[in-house]
Amino acid sequence: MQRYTPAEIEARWQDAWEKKSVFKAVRSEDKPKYYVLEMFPYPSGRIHMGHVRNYTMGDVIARHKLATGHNVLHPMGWDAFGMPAENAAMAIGGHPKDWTYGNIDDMRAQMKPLGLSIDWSREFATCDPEYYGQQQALFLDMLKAGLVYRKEAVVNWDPVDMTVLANEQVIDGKGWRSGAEVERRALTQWFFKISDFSEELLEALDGLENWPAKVRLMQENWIGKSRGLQFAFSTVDAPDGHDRIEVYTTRPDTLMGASFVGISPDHPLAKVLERENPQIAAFCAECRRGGTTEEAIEKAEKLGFDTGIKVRHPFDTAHEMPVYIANFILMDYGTGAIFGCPAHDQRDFEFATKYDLPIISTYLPSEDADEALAAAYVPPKTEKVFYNRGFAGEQWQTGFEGIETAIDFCEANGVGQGVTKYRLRDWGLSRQRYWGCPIPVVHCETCGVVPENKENLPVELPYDVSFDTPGNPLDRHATWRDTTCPSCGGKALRETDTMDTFVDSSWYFARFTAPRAGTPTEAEDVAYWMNVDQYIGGIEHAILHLLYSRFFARAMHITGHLPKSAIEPFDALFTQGMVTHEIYQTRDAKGRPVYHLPEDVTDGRLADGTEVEIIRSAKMSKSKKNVVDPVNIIGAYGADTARWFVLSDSPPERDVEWTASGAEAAYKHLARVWSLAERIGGMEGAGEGDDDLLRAMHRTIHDVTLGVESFGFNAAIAKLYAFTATLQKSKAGADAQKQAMLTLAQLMSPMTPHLSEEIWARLGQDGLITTAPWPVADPAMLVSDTVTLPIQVNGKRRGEITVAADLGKDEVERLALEEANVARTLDGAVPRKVIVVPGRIVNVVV
RNA sequence: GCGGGCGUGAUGGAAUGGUAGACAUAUCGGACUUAAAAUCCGAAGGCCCUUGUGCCGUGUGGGUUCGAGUCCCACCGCCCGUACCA
Repeated sequence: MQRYTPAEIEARWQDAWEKKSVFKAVRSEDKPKYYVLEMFPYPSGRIHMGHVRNYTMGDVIARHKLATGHNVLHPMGWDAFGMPAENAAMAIGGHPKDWTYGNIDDMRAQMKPLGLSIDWSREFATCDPEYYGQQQALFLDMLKAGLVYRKEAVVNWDPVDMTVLANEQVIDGKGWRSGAEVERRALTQWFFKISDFSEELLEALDGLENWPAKVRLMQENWIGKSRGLQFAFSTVDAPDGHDRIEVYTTRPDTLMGASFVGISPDHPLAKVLERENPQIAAFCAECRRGGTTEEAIEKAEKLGFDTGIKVRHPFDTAHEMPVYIANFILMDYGTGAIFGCPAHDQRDFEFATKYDLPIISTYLPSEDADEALAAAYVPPKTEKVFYNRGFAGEQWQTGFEGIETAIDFCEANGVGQGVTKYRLRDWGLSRQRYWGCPIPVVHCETCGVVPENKENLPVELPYDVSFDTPGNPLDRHATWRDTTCPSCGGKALRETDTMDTFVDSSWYFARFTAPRAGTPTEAEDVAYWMNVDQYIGGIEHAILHLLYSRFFARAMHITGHLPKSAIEPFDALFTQGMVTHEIYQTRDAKGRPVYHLPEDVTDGRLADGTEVEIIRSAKMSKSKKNVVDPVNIIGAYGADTARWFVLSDSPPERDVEWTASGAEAAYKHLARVWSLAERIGGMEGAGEGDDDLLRAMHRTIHDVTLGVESFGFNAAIAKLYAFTATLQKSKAGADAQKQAMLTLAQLMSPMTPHLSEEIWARLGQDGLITTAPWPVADPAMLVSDTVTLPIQVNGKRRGEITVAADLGKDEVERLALEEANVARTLDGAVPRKVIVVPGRIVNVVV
């Protein structure tokens, strides 16, 4: 009997698949198409277990679809632009381009031994001029269609390094290299008009039935549609041109409780005051310290500055209230100004308490509640609540039923108008960095901003740049930067900002349908291959990447690069969990943590005997060293073992913890299947229990198929374990056992394709198991004559009966009550009710 | 802060509102072996000197239901996202 030798088997079958081009996707009308895509990787240089899990899941789907007669497109590429390449250039020298392409070569070499059913002929990297040149063409079309514009936006500015920082480079409000306090600074930047599509992107979520409900909900909340009242306060003693302050509120029903007005430090009025008053200038400067993330802004201590300006309440002009500049008000949302109602909003309550502002309660939680509240009472928006205070007419005395009636009332009294707003902001795409797609425009001294001519694309990145000083090398590259105007031929400067890498990943799925086309897409290819039938990736992309892609698909339709049918590019989405591992830690002399690689730890100790502290399992990361290199695992056990393990232990949407024992167990199981196949291959003659074995086989076909089709990979694998045990114990004849073994190999083939091919061949089958038709369960073999029903008394299990599957309810009830332990439990008591769920359970209620 | 998710034996997890713990790991016992490894077979949620088809048990507290791990409300803990990480 031959041993299981994955290294030899796997290389041989990968070779066979390649020779026969089984995974090459070619348009064909005689089979239904199926496009399966996993989010493409960033070429960091090493594949990690997260990649293995992600691509194995996609591979299971792709291989199953291939076996069920589909024309499958399963491509792979590289999301290759981005900061890490520049960071590497700064840290270790070298060039981002060389670093990136070197990494791609390394990662491809690490990925190929996994035996994924990928059409490698379609591979591309987003940093290929061939790709980003088409992206520039797309940008120019979008510019022409009015989908792109320029405006000011704030960035993180490092005043020491004199450079823009990414959020990631801001640590506790300080620059990661200089350690200097980061400032917010405004720059003119390019924006995509995604906000024009707010309503459409929101409404279309309903149609995405095969997306996880939580992702749709997250997108819905992100778009953040709200209905409210926009109106103006008239000011007292304000500078010229600011006799009104426009505010937006989603709670106009609390307007009677207003006690102050707050404006953003970036509000036009604040900017005027800043120029006149040094104290205000200092306060605004204080507000502009720290990072630009929403989290940092929201978590910062709420600060306000009394401008001395007053406003009049629109319903009670005698009531004047102060205008504060406040750091928590965003210029980007609403009008950049709010009214504060401390009694009915927790944040306003805290602000009012801090600055000793009146807290005017207009609602009370209940009729008999005490008016002095310890915290804000936030009345429900839709219910009528007890109204406490009013001074401007009957309506305020009785309260409102819902926000809409409050808006109607305000409109009728000439105070503002109802408006719909969205939280979604336009997408700023400018990055002040080298390693990205150049924005294809020039700045002409006479013509202003001029798009580059399409025949000059791609605007290619220059290679001769240096990273020895902070900032964007393109800014310093005179011969690249200085150019002539495509319009007038005069002196001009190239735009030196590059595009956000999210742009690259917002249309790559469409490019895979015709990766070498001389236009961004090819009409026939997108018509045939789009949409992506199954998209798979991490939950961390639930909002930005997926929303941007949905926007881009619409923009590409408008500019003629995608058909209308592809404006929702991903028919089905699956968000998979991460691969985690325990963290091993010791402490150095100063008590700082020192991390250790899993391969250096045996039984909780290092090689020198030092005991390590085991910290809760977390996402594998270089910094925590809790990384297991797939290359080592494939080397030790083979790809099939790695594939089997990442699918087996946890449901795919949840995190899976990598354990050495789990990997070992997966290997042992595959070796067991191997020797079982060897034994069965040599069997001859008849036996006993053929029918039982074949029934179990059909049940397994049914369960595994269902599991594979519904992302229940872990459950499918559990069924395969169970069936392997059944087959191992079976005394059935040679024919039945061989049939069962071949079926087992087929059912395993999406997960362990190499082992399955080898078994298929060794048991004398012609052709590839990869292209053999998927087994179908015979419904007649799935039904059983009898059924065992548990019997509960008052919800507690007291016994069971085995009855004919089609026995009537009355008869089942009679037999249930006669069951010995049930009768004993009842002890003569007469059941009040007996619930019989056919084929499931009986519950006797006493 | 805000938005979303998750929480079940020693461990990973299974369970269309219907027998909680499938399957696997670790553990323990047995077979084989001079011995060990490998392999094969088996036990196993907790409790009790009541061993009973007994009681308790799916983060905590409440609720809906004949019946709740599953649905609803509140709380606790952890994870993801938060617009320049990809």
